Amino acid sequence: MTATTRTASRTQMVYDGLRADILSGVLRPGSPLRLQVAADRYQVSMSVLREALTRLVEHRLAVLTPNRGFRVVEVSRADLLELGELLQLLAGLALEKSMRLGDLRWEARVVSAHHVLEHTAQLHQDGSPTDEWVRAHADFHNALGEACGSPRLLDYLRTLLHSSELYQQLAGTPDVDMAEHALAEDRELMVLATTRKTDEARALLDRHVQRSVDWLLDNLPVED
Amino acid sequence: MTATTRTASRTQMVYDGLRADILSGVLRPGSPLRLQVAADRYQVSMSVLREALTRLVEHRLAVLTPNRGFRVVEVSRADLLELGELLQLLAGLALEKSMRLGDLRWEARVVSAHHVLEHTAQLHQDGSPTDEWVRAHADFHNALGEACGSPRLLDYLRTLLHSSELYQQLAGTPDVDMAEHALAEDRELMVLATTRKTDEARALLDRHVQRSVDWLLDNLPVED
DNA sequence: AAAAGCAAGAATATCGATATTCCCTTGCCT
DNA sequence: AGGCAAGGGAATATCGATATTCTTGCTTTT
Repeated sequence: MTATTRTASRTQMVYDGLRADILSGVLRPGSPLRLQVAADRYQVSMSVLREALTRLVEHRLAVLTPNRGFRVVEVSRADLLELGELLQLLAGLALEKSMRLGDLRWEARVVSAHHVLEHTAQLHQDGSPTDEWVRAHADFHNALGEACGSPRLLDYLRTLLHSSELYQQLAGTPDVDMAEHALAEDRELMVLATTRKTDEARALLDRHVQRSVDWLLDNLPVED
Repeated sequence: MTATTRTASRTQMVYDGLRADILSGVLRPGSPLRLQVAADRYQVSMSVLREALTRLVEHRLAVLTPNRGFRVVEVSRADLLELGELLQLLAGLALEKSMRLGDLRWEARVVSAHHVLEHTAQLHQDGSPTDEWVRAHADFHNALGEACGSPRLLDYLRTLLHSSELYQQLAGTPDVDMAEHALAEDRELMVLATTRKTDEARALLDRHVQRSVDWLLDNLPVED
């Protein structure tokens, strides 16, 4: 008899833990994920560990090479560009549908997520962004699309946003201008969404994503 | 010592087998996937079976309810509508990028896939579509986007096309008008793509998808 | 000296068994 | 008679061990 979980499966907990470790930089891109080591670290057997890793692979946060094991996914400028393109297209679609279909509860969810975002400390004392802020930022953008009524779209958007968290983590400290401008855009986005100004909101979201990608491209510490 | 595979992992083979069985209708939507039964059927242990099933869940061909096991995914009109919307948007994007970036090898790939499609028997003697034709049709549409240079987009398109295979399988026998019209559109699509008529090709692809979805909606044997 | 072959070690992939959870039946209480 | 609770059976979830594969460095051969 062991102290067993009553709420979430072990696989789910390990998946969450691994994803958090990748997105926070504890596990660096490209580094191998040794099964025995990870199994000890997370106190689970290799079966559940492999199941969690398999899900990470499908979400493009890890890579599996047959008979050579799992590694944390690599990043690249090309992938970042693709990520931005898909985010513009799909986050825009989700936002538009949400503005058409969303009710008052959705508006409240958006306002709530934005409130958290605005009142979460953005930077550590050393200037790097806090995990909490990155998470709150992703959650706000998630909320914008949550009333779109399209489960597939929402699922895929979530994986895209997770990938974007990885790039933000790697790019490090944003300069003050960039940070303040992004915050102002987020606020305007919240206002436009809840007042159903569809075209303006989509246009602003496009610019918002474009600006983020451009900044990340300039600050990514990778060559290719 | 057992006769071991030298080419693909067991998980990959089981995944391919399960997907084929779902898409060909051997495993019906909503039916439970008993682990022990499936493990015996595919001659593998539960670990590799669970890993294959986990991938199927991520690709939306199966569903996992904690402590209640895996089931084949359910279909619905709402999901089909969403599928069509995403296919129009993303297959259109992939096609456009391929027409911009594709070289002669891509054109050859498209022509080749279309040749196979055109010369594969479309219907069984009982009037139902053959698995080979459904597969060839999906492969042709896959080829159209293959030069887009966007791995994420291509991966996701593949999962969307797999889901569409499931709906086609369930809808059963197309009438002769529908079948011939679709074939004519596929041929025109091939011509427009290889002659780089971008706008016409996208417009036609949109209509092609829309027509398919409309027909599937009329012929799906589901209520909701 | 260079290249091919071999062997030892390490890591992954797979397996079969055990522990846990859930469902359904049976019996008891009101 | 109806409802609730405990128990048996079946299915899932998890584990630890075994088999397989890959890497690496050494030996052997030309």
